[in-house]
Amino acid sequence: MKEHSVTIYDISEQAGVSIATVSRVLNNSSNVSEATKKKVLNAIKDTGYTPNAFARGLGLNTMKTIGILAADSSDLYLAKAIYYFEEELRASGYDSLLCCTGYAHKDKKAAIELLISKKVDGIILVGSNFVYPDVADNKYILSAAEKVPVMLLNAELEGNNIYCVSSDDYKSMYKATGELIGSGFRNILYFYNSLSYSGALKERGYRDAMKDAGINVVERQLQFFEGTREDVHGMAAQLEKTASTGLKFNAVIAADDTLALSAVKYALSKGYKIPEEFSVIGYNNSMLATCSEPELTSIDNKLETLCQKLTATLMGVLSGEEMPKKTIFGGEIVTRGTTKGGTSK
Amino acid sequence: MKEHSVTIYDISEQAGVSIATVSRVLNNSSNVSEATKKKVLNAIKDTGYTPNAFARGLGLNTMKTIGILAADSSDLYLAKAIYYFEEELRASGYDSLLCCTGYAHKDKKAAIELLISKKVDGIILVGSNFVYPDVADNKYILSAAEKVPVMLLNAELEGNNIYCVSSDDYKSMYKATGELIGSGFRNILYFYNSLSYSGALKERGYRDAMKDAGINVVERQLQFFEGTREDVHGMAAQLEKTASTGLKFNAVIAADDTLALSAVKYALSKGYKIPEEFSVIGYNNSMLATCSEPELTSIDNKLETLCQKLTATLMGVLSGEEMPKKTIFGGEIVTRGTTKGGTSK
DNA sequence: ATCTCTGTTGTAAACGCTTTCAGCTTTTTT
DNA sequence: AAAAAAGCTGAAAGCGTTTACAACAGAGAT
Repeated sequence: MKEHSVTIYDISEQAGVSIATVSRVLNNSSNVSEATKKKVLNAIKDTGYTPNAFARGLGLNTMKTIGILAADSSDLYLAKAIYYFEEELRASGYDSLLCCTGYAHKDKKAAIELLISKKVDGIILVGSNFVYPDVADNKYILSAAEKVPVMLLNAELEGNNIYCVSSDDYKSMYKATGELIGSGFRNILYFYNSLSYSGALKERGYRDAMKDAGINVVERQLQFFEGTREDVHGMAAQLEKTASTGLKFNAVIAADDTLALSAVKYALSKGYKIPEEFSVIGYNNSMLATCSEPELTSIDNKLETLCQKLTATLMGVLSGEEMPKKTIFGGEIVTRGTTKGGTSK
Repeated sequence: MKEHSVTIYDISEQAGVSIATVSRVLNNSSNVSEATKKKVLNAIKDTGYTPNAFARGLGLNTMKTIGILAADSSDLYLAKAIYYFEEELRASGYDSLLCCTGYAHKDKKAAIELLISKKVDGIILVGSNFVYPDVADNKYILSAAEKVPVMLLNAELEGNNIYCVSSDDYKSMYKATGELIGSGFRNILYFYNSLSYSGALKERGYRDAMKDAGINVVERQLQFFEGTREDVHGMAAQLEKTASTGLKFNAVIAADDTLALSAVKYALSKGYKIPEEFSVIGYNNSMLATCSEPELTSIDNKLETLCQKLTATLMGVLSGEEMPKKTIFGGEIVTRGTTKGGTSK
C-alpha cells in the first residue's frame, strides 16, 4: 500500500525538466513555456502523481484549512452551522478540520491547541459556549488568537485578532417576551439549558421585557434544565415538577426549540388549549418547530446569513484586509400555532 | 502574527541539548534521562512551543488524522454518527477531518480525493449514500482504497482495503413490517426518501414481509419523497395527495423518523385515532421519536455501537492486524405510542 | 557585431521534524 | 580489574516541497 509514492523528482525526470519547473507548473506560477508545461502535465497524468501536502505545507506554511470547533455536532443548531461553514469555506478554497469538543472547558482548550498545531489558518468557534462569563477563563481564546484569527459565532469577546458575528439574542428575546405579554400572559416561565454567553443575553432580554411591562419575576420562574439537550421527557418532567410545587405559569419562553417542544408536551398533558390558555415560544426555528403539534412559534436568527458573514469576514482577515470586529444581525419571530397572532387579548 | 515561530532548535538551545533529544522527548520515545527530559519540558513550557505538524508529517508520513465524509452533517442521524466517530477517534489518538459533500456524485468524488491529498490515514464514509447500486459508480471508492483503508458505515462494497460495518436494515424492516401486519394492518405504505444502499435493503425488507404475509403490494404503496430531509410539511402533503388519489392506507412504515413524523401529522389531520386506526413506525429512533405526539415507535440500530465497532476495526487495520471485512449488527424495535403492543388484533 | 533586456530554466538552500548511526559514559558481568 | 553491555546523547541525512538566485538563451536595440 504505502510503497514509495511518486514525487516531484519522478515527474521532473520523466518530463526531462528540473523539479523547480515542475513545482512552477503545479502552482501555475510565473513563466513556464507552453511546451514544457504540457510535458510536465503529461508526466503528472501518466504517473498519477499527487503533491505531498506535508511537504507543501512545510514550504508554504499554510494548509488552506480552517479549524471548526463545536461543542457537539449532533446539536441541531450547531450541526446546521457547521454545514453552512463547510459549504462557505469550500467555496472559498479552504478545507475544514472539525473538532467536537464536548462541553468541558479542558477539552475545548485541548482542541483549540490541537488545531493550531495542525497549522490551521484560522479558527471558528461555533456557538456561544466557548466564551465564559468569567474573563479569566477566556484566556485560552486570546492566546489562540495570537497565532491565527479566531472567529466567534454568537458570542462576543474583545481581543486582538478576534472577530465576532452574532445574532441579537437580547433584542429577540425581549421582543418575544413582549409578544407573550402583549397577548395577555403574565406568568411566563423562562426555560433554558445553557449558561453560555448568548444564554446570558437571552435571559436579560426576558428579564428586561418583564420589568418594562411592570411584571415581577421570581427566581423560580427561570428554570434551568441540566440534562442532555435531547431529553424531551426530562424537560417536560421538570416543568411538571415546577408546576406541582405551586408555581403558576401559562406561557413558556424557551432558549431552544427542544425545550419549547417539551413545554408543548407538558401543556398538552395538562389539557391546556394551545395557544389560548397556554403559549410557547421557542428559539432557533429549527426543524423541530414544524415537527411539533401544534407547531412552534420560534425565533429565527438567520443562521445561514450569520455563517456567510462570518466566513466572508474570515476570508477578508486572511487576505490582510481590515475587517469589522463585531457584526450583529437581528432575528425575527416566526409565528406558528403556539402563540396567538400577536394582537393584544 | 506570523513571526518566526518557535522551533525545535530554539528548544534545543534553551535546554542545552541537541534537537534529536528534543524530538525524543516529544515522542517520548526510547531512552532519555529524567534530568534532560525535565530540562526539555521546561524549555517547551517556557517558550510555548508546539511542534509543526507539517514537518512532523513529512518525517512520519502520517498526520494521525482520519477523514470523515458525510453527505450532510445537519442530518440528525449522520450528525450523531459523526459525533460518535469524533469521540472514538480522539480517544484513539487520531484527529478527524470532516467533509460534508452534499448528495452529488461529483462532489463526493472530489471530497474523497481531497482527503487523500491531505494525507489522511484512513477514510470513513458515513451513511449509505456513498455506495451506488451501479457498481461502476463505485470505482472512486475502490481507487481511494488503494491508498488508505476505507470504512463504510451502513453500506456494503467488496474490495481490497474496504471494511463495512452496518445495521441489519433488511431484517429490521422485515420485522417492523411484520409487526404492523401482526397488528392487523394490511394497507401499509412504505415511505422513503433515499435511494441509497441501505435504502434498497429496507425496501426489500418491506416487500418481503408483505409478500410472506400474502399481501399484494402495488407500486404506489411505495412513496418516494423527493424534497429536502427536513420538510415535514411537504412530506405530509405528499401523503395527503396520495390518499386523495384513492390509494387507501392506514399504516405507514418510514425509512426515517422525519418521514414517520409527517405520517403522524397526516393521520392526526385526518382525525384518525393513533395507533388503533392508524399506525406508524419510524427508523433510527432519533430524538424526533420522542418529540412527536404520540411518540414514534421506531427502529433503533444502535448507532453508537456501530460507530465504536467501525472505529475499532479501523484502528486494527491501521496497526496492521487482520480485521473482518464485514460486520453486521441487528436492530431492535422501540415501541411507543404509534403502534399497538404487537399482539395481534 | 556588441550590449542589454526578457523570458525561461536549473541549482541549491530552506522549511521543521524524525531517525539511523556512531560515540561517549555508565553500569554490570566475569 | 578488565571486558561487555546498556544507557544517553549528538551529528547528519533524509522527508517532498517552494523559492531566491543564478544562468543561459534568444530578441531587440545600438
